[in-house]
Amino acid sequence: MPEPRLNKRQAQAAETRERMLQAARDVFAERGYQAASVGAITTQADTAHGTFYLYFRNKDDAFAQVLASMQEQIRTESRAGLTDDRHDSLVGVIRGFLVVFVQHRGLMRAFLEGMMLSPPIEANWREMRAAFAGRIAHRLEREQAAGAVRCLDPLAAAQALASMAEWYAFTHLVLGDPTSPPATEEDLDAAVTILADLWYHAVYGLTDLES
Amino acid sequence: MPEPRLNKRQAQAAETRERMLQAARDVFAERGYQAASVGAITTQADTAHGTFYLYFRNKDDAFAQVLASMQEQIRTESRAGLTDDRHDSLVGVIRGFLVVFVQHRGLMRAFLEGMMLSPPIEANWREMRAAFAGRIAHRLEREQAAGAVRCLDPLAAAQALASMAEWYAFTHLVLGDPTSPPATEEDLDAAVTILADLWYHAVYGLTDLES
Amino acid sequence: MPEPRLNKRQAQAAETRERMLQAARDVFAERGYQAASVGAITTQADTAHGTFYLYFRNKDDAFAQVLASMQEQIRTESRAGLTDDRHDSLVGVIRGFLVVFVQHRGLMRAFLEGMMLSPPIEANWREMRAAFAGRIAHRLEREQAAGAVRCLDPLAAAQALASMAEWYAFTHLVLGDPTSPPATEEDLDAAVTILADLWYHAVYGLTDLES
Amino acid sequence: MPEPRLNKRQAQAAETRERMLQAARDVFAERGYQAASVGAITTQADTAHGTFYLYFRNKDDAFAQVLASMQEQIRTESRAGLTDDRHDSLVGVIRGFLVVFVQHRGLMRAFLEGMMLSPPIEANWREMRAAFAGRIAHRLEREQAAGAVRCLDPLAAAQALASMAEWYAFTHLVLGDPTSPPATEEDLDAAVTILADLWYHAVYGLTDLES
DNA sequence: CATGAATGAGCTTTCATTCAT
DNA sequence: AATGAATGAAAGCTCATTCAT
Repeated sequence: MPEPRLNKRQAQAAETRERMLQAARDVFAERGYQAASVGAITTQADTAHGTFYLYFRNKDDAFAQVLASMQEQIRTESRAGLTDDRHDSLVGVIRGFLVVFVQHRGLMRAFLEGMMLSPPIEANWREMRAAFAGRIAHRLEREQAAGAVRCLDPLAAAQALASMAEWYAFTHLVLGDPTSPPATEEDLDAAVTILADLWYHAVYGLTDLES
Repeated sequence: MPEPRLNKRQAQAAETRERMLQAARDVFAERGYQAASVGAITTQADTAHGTFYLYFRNKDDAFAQVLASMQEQIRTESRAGLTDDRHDSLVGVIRGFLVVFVQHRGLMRAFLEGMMLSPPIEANWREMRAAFAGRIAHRLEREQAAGAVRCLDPLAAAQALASMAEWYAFTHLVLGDPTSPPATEEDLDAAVTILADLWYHAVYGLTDLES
Repeated sequence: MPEPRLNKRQAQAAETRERMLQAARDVFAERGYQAASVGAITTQADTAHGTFYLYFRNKDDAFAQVLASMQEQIRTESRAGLTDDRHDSLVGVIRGFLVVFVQHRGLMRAFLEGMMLSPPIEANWREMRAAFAGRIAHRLEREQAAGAVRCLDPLAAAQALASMAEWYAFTHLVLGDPTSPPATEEDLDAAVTILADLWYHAVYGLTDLES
Repeated sequence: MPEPRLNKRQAQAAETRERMLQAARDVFAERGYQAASVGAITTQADTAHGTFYLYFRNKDDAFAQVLASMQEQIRTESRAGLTDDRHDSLVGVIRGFLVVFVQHRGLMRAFLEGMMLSPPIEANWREMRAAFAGRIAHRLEREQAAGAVRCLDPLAAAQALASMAEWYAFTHLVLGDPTSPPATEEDLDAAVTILADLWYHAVYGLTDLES
C-alpha cells in the first residue's frame, strides 16, 4: 500500500499535469501552433519554465497531447443516436461533426496550422479523417449492397463528402471574419441544412445519367 | 530603336528580379510560409542578402508577390472551354480547378499555412474563393430559374460544393506522404471523376424528398 | 538562517546581474549610446547573448538602468554639507556637481548623446536638471525675501546658472581630446573657482545698474 | 575661353551640388546626424543614390559641408553693431548669439549630436566656441587693463559665460518639449534678458568679497 | 517534483558604399 | 556628370531546450 506522503506528491503532480495541459490547450487555441510559446504556457499554468519538460517531451509533444485530449473528449460526446430515417440520421451525423468545429474553434485552427507544418500532426489528422470516412464508406457499401445507392466508389465518395463537411465547417464556423463574432447557433443550423441536403442528393439522388 | 546602354542595366535588373522571384517561389514552396527565410531565398537566387529588399518590401511582400504571380498564371491558363453538355462542362471546370493544386503543390500548402497566420493572406484566399463560388452560384441561379435545379440556397450550395472540391483536392493532391511521390495523372482523374459525380447528383439528382 | 539551496542560485543570479550591469555601464561609457551593442555587452559580461534579455527588456532599458544606478550613486554621495558661509557653501555645491562629471565621464557623454536621440532619455535628463535648478531657485527666493539678492526671476536665473555649470563642466571635464588624459584634480579646482566666482558675483554683485 | 557646352554642364553640376547641399541640410536638420540617411538626402534632392558620392566623400563629409555653410551664413549675418554702452552692447552680442540657435534649431541639435559621436565634429565645434570665447576674453582683458573689471582669469571667465549662454540657449530654445511649438520671440527676449543680467553682474558686479 | 538561470542558433531588416553602365 | 543595382556587415530580439540546484 503506498504511503500517504508519496500519494500526496503524486496527487499534486497529477494536479500540475492537469493545469499544464489545460494551459497548453488555452494557449494553443488562442495563439495557434507556431505562435504558442512554452513560456506562455508555463505562465498560464503558473509553473516554472522548466516544469513544462517534466510533462511534455517538447512543444510538439504538448500539442499532440492537447489534440489527443480533444479527440478523446469528442469520442466521448459523439454518440449520435441514429434513427431509422435515412435523412434524419444523416442530419444527426453532420450536426455532430460540425459541433466539434464550433466547440473547439481555436484548437481546430491550430490543428490545421500544425498539419501544414508537422508531419506527425498531419498523420494524426489523417487518422482522424480515415476513421470518419471509413464509417461513412462502410455504410455506403451496405446501402449499395441493398440496392439503395447507385454504383460509385464508396471510399472515394465518403472522403469527398467528408471533405465537403470538413472544409465548409472550417471556413464558415472556424475561420470567419476575425472581427465578427464567432459562429452562432443559426450559422450551425444553416450549415447542417445545406450540407445534409447536398450530401443526401449526392448519394441518393437520381439524374438523367441513371436513366 | 531602344538604346543598348539603358537596356543592358534594365535587362540585368529584370533578370535579377526574375531570379529572386523564382527563388522565393521555390523556397516558399519547399519550406512553407514561416520556415522560409530571406537568407534561403537570396542563397537560392545567388544574390547578396540585401538585394532581397530591392525587390520586396519584406518577407510578406515577397510571399504576396509569389502568390500574385501564381494567381496570374492560373487566370491565364484557366480558360476552360465550356461545352453544351452539363456534365462534361462540370468535369471540365473541376479538372481545371484541380490541376492548379497539382501544379502548385508546395505553394498551395504554403498558402494554406499562411492563411492561418496572416490576415492579409486569409483575405487573399477569401477573395479567390468568393470569385469561384460566385461563378458557381450564378450558374445555379440561372438553372433554378430554368427549372433544372431544385430549390436550394444557391450561394450556400456553391460554397459547399467548392469546399468539397477544394479540400478533397488539397488532401489528396497536395498533402500526402512527403516521402511518396506526388499525385499522378491517375490520382487527378480519379479525383475529377468522383467529385464530378457527387457534385452532379447533389445538384441535379432527385430523391424521395422531392417525390 | 537562509537556506543555502535557495541562496546559491539567487546569489549566482545576482552576481550575473551585477556583471551584466557593470558590463553595460562599461560599454555604454566607452562606446556611447548608439554604438553600444548588446553583443559587446554580453561579451564583456562573459555571458550568452540571450542572457542580456533576462535582465533587460531591451537595449534602451539597459541604458535606463545604467543611468538609474548612476543617479542613485550620485544621490548617495552628494550629501554636501552646507556651511554658514554663502561663498563656501556655493563652492561646495558646485564642486559636488562637477565631481559627478569627472567620475562618470563616459556615461555623461553617452547620456547627452542619448538625450538627443531618445525622448525618454531627454525626459530623464530634464527631470534631473529641474531638481537641481529647483533647489537653486528656492534658495534664491529666500535670499530675495531677505533682501540679500536683487530683483531677478529666480527660476530663470537658477536655470541659467545651472546651465553655466553644466555645460562648462561638460566641455572642460567630459569632452576634450580623447587622446589627452582625462581631467585632473587641478582642472576640477580651476573649474570650481571660476564658476563659483562668476556665480557669486552674478547673484550677489552690485553694479552701476543698481545705483 | 571655355566653350559654352562645357559651361552648361558645369552650371548644371553647380545646380545639382546646390540642390544636394540643401537637401542634406534639410535632412540633417529634420532627422539628426545619425538618423539622416544618404537615401533620404538623394530622395529629397531628387537625384540618384550614387550622385551623392560625386559631391561628398561620405556622410560625414556631407555633414561637415552643411555645418560649414551654416557657419558661413552666421559669419555673414552676425555683424552686431556695438554701441558705446556696455550693457546695451552685451545685450546685442548675446541676442546675436541666441538668434543663431533659433534660426538653425534642427541643425544645432544635429551638431550637438554629432559632437558626441565624431571627433572631427567635436573639433569643429571646439573651434567655433574658441573664436567666440576668444573675442570675449579679449574684451575682458582690455577692461581689466582699464580697471573696469576685477581680477579674474579672462579666458576661463569667457568660456564659462559662453557656456552659460550656449547651454541655456540650447536647452530653452532648441530642445524644448518636442510636442510644444518651437521657441517664440518672447522666449528669445526672456533668454536675452536673464543671460545679459547675470553676465553683466558676474563681470562688473562688486560683492562683499571685494570690500 | 519543481525550479528558473543560462544558452545560442536563428531570424528580419537597414544602410553606407561601390562600380559598371 | 549621372545613374541605380548590388553588396554585405551589422544590429536587436525570440525562444525551445538544458541542467544544476
